[in-house]
Amino acid sequence: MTVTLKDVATLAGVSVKTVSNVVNGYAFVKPENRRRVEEALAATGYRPNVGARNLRRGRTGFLALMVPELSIPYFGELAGLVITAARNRGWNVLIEQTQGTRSRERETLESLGPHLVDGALVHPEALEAADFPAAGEMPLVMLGEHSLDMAIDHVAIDNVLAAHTAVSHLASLGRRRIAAIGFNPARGTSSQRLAGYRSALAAAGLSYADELVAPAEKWHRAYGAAAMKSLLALPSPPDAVFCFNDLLAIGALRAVAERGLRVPEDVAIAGFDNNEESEFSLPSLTTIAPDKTALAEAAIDLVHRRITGDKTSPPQDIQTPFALEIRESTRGR
Amino acid sequence: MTVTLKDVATLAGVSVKTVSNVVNGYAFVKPENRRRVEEALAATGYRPNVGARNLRRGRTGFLALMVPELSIPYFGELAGLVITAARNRGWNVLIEQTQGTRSRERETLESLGPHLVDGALVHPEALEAADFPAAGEMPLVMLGEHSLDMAIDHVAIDNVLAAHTAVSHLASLGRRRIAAIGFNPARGTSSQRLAGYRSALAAAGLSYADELVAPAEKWHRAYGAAAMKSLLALPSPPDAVFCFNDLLAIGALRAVAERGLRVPEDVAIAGFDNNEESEFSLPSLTTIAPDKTALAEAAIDLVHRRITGDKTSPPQDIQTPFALEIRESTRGR
DNA sequence: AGTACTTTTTACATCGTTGGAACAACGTTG
DNA sequence: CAACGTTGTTCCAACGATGTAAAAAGTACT
Repeated sequence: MTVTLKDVATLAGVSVKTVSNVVNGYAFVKPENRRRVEEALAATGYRPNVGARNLRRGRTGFLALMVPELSIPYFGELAGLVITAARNRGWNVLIEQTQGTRSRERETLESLGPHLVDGALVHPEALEAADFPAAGEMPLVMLGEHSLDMAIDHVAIDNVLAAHTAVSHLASLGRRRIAAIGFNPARGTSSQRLAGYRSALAAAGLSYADELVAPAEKWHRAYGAAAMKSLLALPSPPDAVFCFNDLLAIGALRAVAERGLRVPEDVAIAGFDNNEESEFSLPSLTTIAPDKTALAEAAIDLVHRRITGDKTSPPQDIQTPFALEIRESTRGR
Repeated sequence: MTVTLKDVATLAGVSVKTVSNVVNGYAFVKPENRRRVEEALAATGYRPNVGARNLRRGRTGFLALMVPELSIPYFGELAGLVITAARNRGWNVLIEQTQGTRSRERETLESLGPHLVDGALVHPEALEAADFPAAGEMPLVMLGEHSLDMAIDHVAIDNVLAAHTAVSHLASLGRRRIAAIGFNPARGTSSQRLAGYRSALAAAGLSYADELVAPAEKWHRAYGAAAMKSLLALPSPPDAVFCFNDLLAIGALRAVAERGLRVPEDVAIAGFDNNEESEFSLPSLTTIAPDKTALAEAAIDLVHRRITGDKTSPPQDIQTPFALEIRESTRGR
């Protein structure tokens, strides 16, 4: 059924190794033999057995990508880009979903041995530094901001600056009571975005108020709606809201509409992530747009370099670009 | 570095094969030895080398999932479910993205040999029957409706009936000029949904008009908006629209709003797929909700059975359930 | 022709695992 | 106690590929 090197060798009348040499582009093969082998390769339709090759080479040819859930638009988009970037470098990607729980994240990290993948890109949600396996086991690249102080390669946008940028934009519109939705002490990213929020308030001469920071257990639409609802119930509700991601913002849009208020006239709303959906929501959503392609490519590039050689140089911290995308939810029509 | 069976065997003082027997749950191992081996396994933290095992067993342990793009919500959600269902049966999933183009789809099918994966779930967009490789090469399960008349295992909801259900719902609201958005001769699913649309019109005593069927090159939001715009420009515009998927419907919502009209008062809109986003759009979207979990599990189950034995029974055609989810875009608030 | 060198090909071991045969130990039975 | 079936273990080959070293073939020079 399956064609192996041996079959090709028999057909071409040379040894198995010579065929292997041709396949791998080894220089010293007599033109005559090369031609015969290539003909045999074409005739049989030979495809290398990836498993066997990697067994021999001590590689698996796979990278893991650990994310909370593919059904979350940001991760669906990111995973698609990572797969493409990996493919371009000859890697296959295995996706592991953790639902964003610390226990599943830890289990996943443990189960990822060098026997299964050569390296991993992890986008943790709730992991603590202590959960990380003994360093040096396997190349690991962290994706997305986190508050862990660890010696691990890392690729992300500057979350503090990005949050600052979004909130400054709200302030520049003349809004005075700017709320935040999405605080969650268990999530690393949360404290970064909160810090940017606070620094922007300060820079605009606005005072910080605890009551304007609404927590969210999960960064999903329903939680954004619930948080917005409670903010609107305050004695003096906010006139602008910075949501820690677009899903929360989409939920917030709905809560505002259900209350019979208008965006941005009564409440301006800004999000974070620039999901495709946010360009078409009603109103469309002002948001921080990370360069996801750059993120995916930088991460793949980094893990690739670690796997193929560079084991020693110090952990890198790469910042990829972002932009503030101003749309109807703050600008109006 | 990596622990192999040999290391465990040395530590336990038995042969490699005995360790292998313990790992694989072979019955006849002396309790004493079993205990020693298990201790050694625990002490070393042994993990089987999947590649080597599969090389020996003649399997790869991988399934391929071919979809257009992970960034499309429906496929992100579906892929997440497929990965979970596969994981539960001990399979790993490799995702291949085709961008929905026929050439990439064909290339992908060709590159998927038994050397790389043991089976594949394919969700074609533009493939023709002629593009399929000689049957019997490798277990293949088709996902989603298509108009190909082929002897291949297939899992999907009844698209004709589902479209019929959605359009009947629109008719039951008293709408008389019901349009459709998304026709595309190159897409298999398109003709199924059009058929359901037509049969529902007929059942409601409404006449079919070509001008009310708007084509869409891609089933993305922007194309839905463009199509809706052209429908609204008709001398007598529709009072309801059935969109062939939710993304088109989201685009349509925006076009209606930009025209200054209301949904559902002026135009009722229904979609198809029940993306998570559709529950929170403004207004929320009435849509056909396929049971995606059932779809993923049925597909994995089927390909699993084909791989492990059942090569002979005739191709199956499994229909998974769906429901009509009635929301604000037709019902109103 | 003999030597030294380079180019090309081959045989063999090996990666980590499992299937099968061979072998050893054991208790039963006639 | 010899013959036997059962249980438990080990040895060896194999999955398909590649690295190594050695053999073979070719070239150039004394």
